[in-house]
Amino acid sequence: MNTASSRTEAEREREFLANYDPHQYAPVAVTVDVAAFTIREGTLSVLLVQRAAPPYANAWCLPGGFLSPDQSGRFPDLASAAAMRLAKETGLTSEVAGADDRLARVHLEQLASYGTPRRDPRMHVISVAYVALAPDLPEPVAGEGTLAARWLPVEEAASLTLAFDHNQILADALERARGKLEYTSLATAFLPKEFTISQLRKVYEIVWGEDLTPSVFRRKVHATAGFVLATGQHTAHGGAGGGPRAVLYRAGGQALLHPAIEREATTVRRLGIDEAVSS
Amino acid sequence: MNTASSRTEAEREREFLANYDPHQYAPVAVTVDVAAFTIREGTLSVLLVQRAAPPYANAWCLPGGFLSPDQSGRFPDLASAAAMRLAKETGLTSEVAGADDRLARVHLEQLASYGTPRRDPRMHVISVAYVALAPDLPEPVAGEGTLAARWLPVEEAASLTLAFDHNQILADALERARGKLEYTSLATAFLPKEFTISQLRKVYEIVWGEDLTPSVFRRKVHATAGFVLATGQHTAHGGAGGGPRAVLYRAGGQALLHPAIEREATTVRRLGIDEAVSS
DNA sequence: AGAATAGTGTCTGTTAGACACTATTAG
DNA sequence: CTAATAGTGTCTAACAGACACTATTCT
Repeated sequence: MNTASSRTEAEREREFLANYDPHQYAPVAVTVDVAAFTIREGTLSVLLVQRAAPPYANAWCLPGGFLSPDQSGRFPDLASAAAMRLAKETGLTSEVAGADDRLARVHLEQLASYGTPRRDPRMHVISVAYVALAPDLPEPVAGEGTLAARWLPVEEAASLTLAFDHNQILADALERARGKLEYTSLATAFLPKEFTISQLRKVYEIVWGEDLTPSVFRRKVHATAGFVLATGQHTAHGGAGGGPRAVLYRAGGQALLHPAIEREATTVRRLGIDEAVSS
Repeated sequence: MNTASSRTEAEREREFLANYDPHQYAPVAVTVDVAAFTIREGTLSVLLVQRAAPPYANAWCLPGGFLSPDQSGRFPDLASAAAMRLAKETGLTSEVAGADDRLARVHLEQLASYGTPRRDPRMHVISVAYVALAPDLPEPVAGEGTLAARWLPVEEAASLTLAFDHNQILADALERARGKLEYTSLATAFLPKEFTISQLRKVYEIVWGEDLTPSVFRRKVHATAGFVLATGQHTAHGGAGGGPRAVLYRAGGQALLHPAIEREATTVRRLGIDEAVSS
């Protein structure tokens, strides 16, 4: 297109960048916060940390922190920053691979960004929030700058007054997680590498808080190619109160569910009658 | 919880904030970019602007800019910043209300944030991207700092090399817009206040690039209560090549579609056969 | 008149949910 | 043995897509 003037353009670009001063504008900060969910003792739980320093000292909040460069001045990308925050609080670093692959199997996805003015009293802060779905992770260890770190049942966490606007972020993250189970195969992210259909069903029941018909659920799962892959193996024992040994499956990669497995909250009436607008 | 020490805590928080220096950290910038879609001349089009200054001088990109405070030092929230960018480039300011309500009816939603290192050569920049769906808007006027502003058919826009990572943002925004038509009533955002079912169907056909069976589509729309509201009025003329006058409808508020109106790209096979994993 | 469009009705194969039923294993 | 669980099969009402059909209006 503009190849004719490309040389001078390139020069101009170089000159511009050499003279650019990033400090000339009003300061804005970016934080990355993570709403990490796991299933512990039959309950959907979220990872919270207790703040040691102001602002909101002593208050609980989602793990997170300022996006900042490493020693060599390089910034991580947003997803890496979120993964680092999570690893720090759970005490599971991805460097210790092999020893525990649970952190490697964590599903991490961006939720949304929050930038309401005065959501942070220090300065204008944009928070990029992530949602993490994880198999049963160990009890977290409080990292530097935090008094404590805990898995809390989501209802309990939502009833607390969290720092900043983290109640809002938590609510949005919960809705995202619940909704995603409907149309993706992400429920497997809550389970160990091998699992049974019953365990998979329990994930849905716990996350949604409603019971599903076992046989219907089983058919729906098998109706989506690539949701689960049979290993050919069986569990060592039958169900808790008896029953045959169940077939073990593995997660079959990311799959979109068609049709979706719907929760009741989503199953809305379809009356099909337009309300007339009186002119 | 910590009411016992709340006074001293409050004092500590005040003291901390008084001494806080926002400039002590490495600078990060936040931009807000908008992928605004509209339907012009039977084609899904996106609003692009041509950059006047480095970096990427002369290149086309999505309208957007740095998140910065106004004269009184106050930052807008992210959605307002996006709306301002859009208003500036379309020449339609929301202050001129009454004269034209089309801008007021624009649907604006957050898409995602982009923070890949070196996506901006000036410094580390996090871009919060928004998607806008708008009824047929006027030809844009180039704002300050831009050489030109145009509506471009999305295929044409996607074939250009846009500045920064805006090709990626555009692709994500397109997929968001196409997907959202499936399970929400947002298609009405592309239409004037009153419209016919055929016009609504054309929106789907244009955005998805596939034909829909008129009678099936009509039933699906009416099957979702609250999608459209009959006004009782009819169009002044029949269809282009003849036909009765169509009933006029208005958008019936935000509705979730159940069942969804699916495009072919989403209709996947459901074979229901697990591939066995060989040990 | 002819063609295109708006809108309704009908037919048929598919599917969802419910539930019966068998087989297997824990206690 | 009894109860609980894994997994399969069957029945039925509802629904999706296809398409026939009528009515209306433009050219």
